[in-house]
Amino acid sequence: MPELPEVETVRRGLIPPLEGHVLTHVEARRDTLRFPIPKDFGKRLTGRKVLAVRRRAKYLLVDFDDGQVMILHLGMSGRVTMSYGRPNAYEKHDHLIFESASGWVLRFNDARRFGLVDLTTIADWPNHPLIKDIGPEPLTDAFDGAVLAVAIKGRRSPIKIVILDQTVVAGIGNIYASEALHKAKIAPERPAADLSRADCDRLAVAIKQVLERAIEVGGSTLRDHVQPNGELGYFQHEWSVYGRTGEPCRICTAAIEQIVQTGRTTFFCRTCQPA
DNA sequence: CGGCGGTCCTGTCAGC
DNA sequence: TGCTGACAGGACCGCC
Repeated sequence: MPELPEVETVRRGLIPPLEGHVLTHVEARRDTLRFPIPKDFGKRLTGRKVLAVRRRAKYLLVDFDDGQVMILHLGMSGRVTMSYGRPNAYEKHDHLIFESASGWVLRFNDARRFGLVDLTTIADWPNHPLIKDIGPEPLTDAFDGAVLAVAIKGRRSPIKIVILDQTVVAGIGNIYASEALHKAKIAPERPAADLSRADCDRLAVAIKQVLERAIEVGGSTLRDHVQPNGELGYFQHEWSVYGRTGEPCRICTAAIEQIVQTGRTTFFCRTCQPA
């Protein structure tokens, strides 16, 4: 579920209950997610005040008043749920609990446990092994067609696979890779290095537009919870190709097709995205 | 270095 | 209804 827009939506939802508030109780209910949860996780964060909730690629970063930074990745199935006051009961797969002096209780729930949490510091987080090699943030001026052209130089893999590479551009996942390529009218199988400079410009713009629109729609669903049930918000109703095999392209009415690339499904319109 | 396949884990859904 | 297998929004790791 969580690609950049979903993580950004969660980030925005976490600001009111967390920023400027002390965590009165923090608890890890198991030892391991994708990696071991840091020792004394709860003890190290209980009593700390949250200074900011930030995002880098698909990672959430929570800054604390003692210089600690919590890194949280939602993996495939991770979600954050909020309740005002303690819930009657924890749900299955509620792994991390954060009680805030604001009155809100946050729970990180992740059935598949591909998510991860780690603790680092304000000085060290950019060099964290999971973060240091990540490419430019797509919604900033650090990313454009020129930057993309350099990043994909010499890459013979299909462009769909290459934009999923987090060192090329941060935050693209399987849904938005297909969506951006359709918007840019580029076939997913084309070797990345064969893209023209004009292709790169169109693709960079399409990536920005698709992600921005998804954030806009996802963000509008927030109120007293962070994405109910971890659902995608309303952007799924606007998907152009993802999950629409056999349905008519919204641009040309041709049937949407699907292929498998490196084990993952890709959706496209052969008319709009000629090989 | 680039590219590919295997792998972590559980839930859901289609098909029999 | 119950079982089985395929598949799912991520990304690291080892191997070629």
